[in-house]
Amino acid sequence: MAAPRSYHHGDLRRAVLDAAIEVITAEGPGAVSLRDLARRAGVSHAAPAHHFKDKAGLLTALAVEGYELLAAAFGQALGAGSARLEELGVRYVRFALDHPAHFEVMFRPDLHHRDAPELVAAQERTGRVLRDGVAAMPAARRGDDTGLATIAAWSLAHGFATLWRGDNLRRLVADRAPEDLFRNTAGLLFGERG
Amino acid sequence: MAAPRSYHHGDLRRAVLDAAIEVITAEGPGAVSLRDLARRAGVSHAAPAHHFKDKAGLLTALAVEGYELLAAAFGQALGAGSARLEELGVRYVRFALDHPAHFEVMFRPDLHHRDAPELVAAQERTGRVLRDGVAAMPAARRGDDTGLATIAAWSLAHGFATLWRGDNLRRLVADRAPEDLFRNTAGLLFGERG
DNA sequence: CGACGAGTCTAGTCATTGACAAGTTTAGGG
DNA sequence: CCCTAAACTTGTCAATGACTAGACTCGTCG
Repeated sequence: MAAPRSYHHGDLRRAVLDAAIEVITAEGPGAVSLRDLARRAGVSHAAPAHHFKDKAGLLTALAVEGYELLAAAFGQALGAGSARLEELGVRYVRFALDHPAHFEVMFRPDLHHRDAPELVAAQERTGRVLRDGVAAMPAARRGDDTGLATIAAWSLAHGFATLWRGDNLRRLVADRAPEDLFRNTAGLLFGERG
Repeated sequence: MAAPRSYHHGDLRRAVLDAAIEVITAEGPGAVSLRDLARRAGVSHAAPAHHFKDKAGLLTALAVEGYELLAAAFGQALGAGSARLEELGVRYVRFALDHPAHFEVMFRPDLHHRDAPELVAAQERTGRVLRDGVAAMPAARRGDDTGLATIAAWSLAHGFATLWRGDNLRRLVADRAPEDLFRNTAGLLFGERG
């Protein structure tokens, strides 16, 4: 960082991505400017374009990274043998809160190149991981239609995470940690009884 | 439209809002430009600022309008005496699909002036309507904690709507109309049995 | 009836931005 | 050792958001 950069940065791609994550986390995707990111990385204003082509390209790369992180976090939970569907949801919520910038960009198709092959691949892979996770749950908890159960679980976790991040839930319930709150919410719907 | 405008537009505020809705529906909020909206309305590039102050101000106004539309749609469902919780969710999903621009902006705090009083008021009012709607349901369907049940229902509907709009659900299930699919999804979780 | 004042709109300007085009430097394989 | 491809720079252009100052117009009050 303090070292006077040679002509080549070394890992500009990562540096720009990290700077973007920082900006998005603080001010949202609208505040991202390629020129600003370049400044932060200490390179000229046109350098980032060489790695991402576009502003949309940069955000696409971020989304891809996000889908991969999510799949990893989820696969890890499955590997640990969590047999409870709620725990998978908790992982999802935690991902959204731990990686707000990625989460933000992932579900904002208007910000990236919708059909970049790496993006589509990452989305499909993650979708499969989610579905497999739900399928691995004891049948009693999910009915007989895995696709539908996946949609239910995903919708619940995704909606919760989104609304929480948007500050829409605070007014409905006394101060509580989001993960616990989600556990209760999911328990209400997926538990043995209503 | 064909009439040669006099100096005063008549209802520039509405014209700009409508143009914004059109643009956002087609290309997302990132594609909104005050100057473009001004052009579409046939006024000078600085005119819109007089009604909304800011770009963020414009989007804030849109969000407020969205919260009001949602509360109206929801209140209407309650007035019609829909006793089924799923139907309230269906209303929510339908709102998101019928008013994509509003829906988009409503839940994107980084795009508007988070604590504009009209916005906060609209959010609170809508939150109350949602909560009251859930509270009006037969107790068996929602457990004993209204706040938690509201969060559950809202999260499910919101997540479903968001994921559907983002095209994330298509891969999980055979082609189906979103409203029916949501009915099934909600039935899986809120129905008498799993 | 006429002036005036607030609200509405125009015209002009500035810094910033995304995208593009050309040129420069560097690293690493042949 | 060279030479090509990748990484980066410099320069430029149209578009944008925000701001300022001024012009028009309508309703109201004298």
